[in-house]
Formats: sequence, C-alpha cells, structure tokens
Amino acid sequence: MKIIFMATPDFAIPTLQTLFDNHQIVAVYTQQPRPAKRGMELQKTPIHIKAEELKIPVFTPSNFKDEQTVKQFKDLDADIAVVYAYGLILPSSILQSPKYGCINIHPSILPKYRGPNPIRSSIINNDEETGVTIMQMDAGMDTGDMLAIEKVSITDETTYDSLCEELSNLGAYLVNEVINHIDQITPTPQDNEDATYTQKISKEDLKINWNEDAFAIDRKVRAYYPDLNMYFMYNGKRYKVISSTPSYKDSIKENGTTLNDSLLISCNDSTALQINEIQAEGKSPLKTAEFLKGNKFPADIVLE
RNA sequence: CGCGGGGUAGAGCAGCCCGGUAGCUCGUCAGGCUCAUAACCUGAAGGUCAUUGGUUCAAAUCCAGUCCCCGCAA
Repeated sequence: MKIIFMATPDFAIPTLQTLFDNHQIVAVYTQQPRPAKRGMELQKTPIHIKAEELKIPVFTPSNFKDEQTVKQFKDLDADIAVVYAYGLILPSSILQSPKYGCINIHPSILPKYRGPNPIRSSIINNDEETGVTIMQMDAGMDTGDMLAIEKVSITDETTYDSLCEELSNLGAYLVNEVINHIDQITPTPQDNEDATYTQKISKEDLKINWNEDAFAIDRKVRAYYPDLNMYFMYNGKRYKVISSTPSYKDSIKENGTTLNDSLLISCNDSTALQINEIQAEGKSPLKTAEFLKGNKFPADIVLE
C-alpha cells in the first residue's frame, strides 16, 4: 500500500514507525515549523523530525485551500491517507482523492468524545475504559463510519502520559491491521444520538479549584501530566502539582488550607489532597520531601 | 535578539542589594541513649560557591563574556 501519513504530535510517532515498517509511505504531512519556546525559534513538529530521520518527503502546507496544494497531494497517487491529530481541516477533494480515502485514528470509543481532547477527558470524567477507533473520514468532525475499535482500561494510576503511550501503541497496531484487511471490513456508522464532544483546554482549567473534591482534583492532575500541570498560587508564586494522592480527612478546615507542614491540602466533601511532587517557578520538579527541605509550608495557611 | 528565575557539600535551600572566617534543613559516617526505631543527644567527614576574564588589599557577593537548567508566553 502507498500511504500518506498526516500527523503532528509525538504520540503519533509509533504509528508512523509501524506503517513505515509494513508499507510504503510516500509522504508525511505535518504542521509548519512555528516559533515557540524560549527564544521563540522555529520548532519542527515531532513527526516532522521523525519523518526526516526515516528519509520520507515532508510537506507542511498551512491549509488545503489552493489548487496547487491539492494537486500536489493527488500527484502522490497514494492508496490511502492516515490522519492522526493533524490539526488541519481536509476538504472533500482531499478526503476522496486516495483509492481508499482517508482514515483517522481517534483515541476514544466513538461516538463518545469527538473533538480535540478525548484522552484527557476520559481520565477527568472517571471513565473505567477508553480506547482507539479507526474511522473512515467524512466532512464532519469525527463523524465517519467506524472500521475498528479496541478498548483499554483506566485505573487510579493512569496518567495522560501513560494512557497516550498505551493508546498510541494500540492505535499503531490497529490502523495497520485495518489497512491490511481494508477490503474485508464492513464500515459501521456511528450513532449520532450517543455522541459527546470534548473542548480545547483553557488556562483556567489548569488552576486547581480547592472547592472540588480531592479525587476529582487528582484525576485532573493525572489527566494533564506531564506536558501541562495543575497549579495553585501562594504568595504570588505559582506551584505546579506534578503528582498527588487523594484521601478522606477528619478535620474541618476551609478548602485550600494546609492540614500539616507536609503539603496535605483540605478539599471539598471531607477529602484532602496529598501533594507528592511539586514544582516551583523557575525550579525543577521535586518530591515533596526534598522540596520541603528548602521551602516551608506550615499548617493552616490558605492556598489559592 | 519575546519576558523572567536559577547553577553554593550527596539532596533541597539561605547568604549576594550593603565585598572581609561557608550557613540552614536533611542525608552519610562514628559514638551515646533506648526493649526498640525513620525518634532523641554528641561529634566528624564532605565545597576551586557553573565557567572564563575584569575591578579590588580582599570577590559566592560588584562588572563583562561563555556554558547548562527551569518558568512564562506562543
């Protein structure tokens, strides 16, 4: 099979590698290098870097609105295009161009969690399982017919990081299977009645609300680890919570109050959050025990 | 040249503004006290203060350059 691979983030790398090992990848599409990080230098996407390592031609159009870009895509004469967190909207001229069209890897059990943020949502919402869906792309947002689904379970230990790794490996395997058996698969339409949608993350989502219960806060800590982190403010400084453990408390203090000198914080509904790893502004992440040797957080102070 | 913080003993920090004996909380080691302990007491070891140059009688501290780490913002 001649494949075009279209993706952006690092968790798409295993898929690229798997497809590279089993098929002919004629081109990789990814987002343009953009200024980012310290110094605002141009940063190539993880997929861009990986594709160059594999010596695959890379294309980085900003959109598919002009004929030249569409023609370039068609001239690659691919059998199928695999799209995985690419970030650009594909017009129907592109979707219908390859012999088998474009298929998408979506890290949720569709039609649940359509949209940009399925992985973190499954953790935040306390789901017991999530999964990967391979679907035939159509014009809608994650509305195409389903070709394959595989599920995984979520535990109290699951983080975005661990779930991403699990789902990306699963997705890589699954999409390869689908491509190998594409002629034998009968597409299953999604039930739009059951569809739910996820939203983009906003800055406000990352600030800890101590008026939630500790278990909900801990789920968010895990759902954002490691690239984003929940944080609280104290004395005008930002402290990121890297990992935490929720529990039930016996004292009644205002939500957000330290219950001891070891970063046990009072939360709603008689719960408390023990911070296990923390990161101060300009500092590296530290285990709470190490952090407290040089920073004092006595009992009965109130965190924002 | 987007904005900002930092590099001091094995770990985490203070000291820097205002130059003059290297300090805190731990850890390690030795001894003591305990039925016992991650508890307590006593003592010890362990630092070219990131690096290079400058100013000075004297630099962790002031000035300039370099390397590395991190936060914000995108």
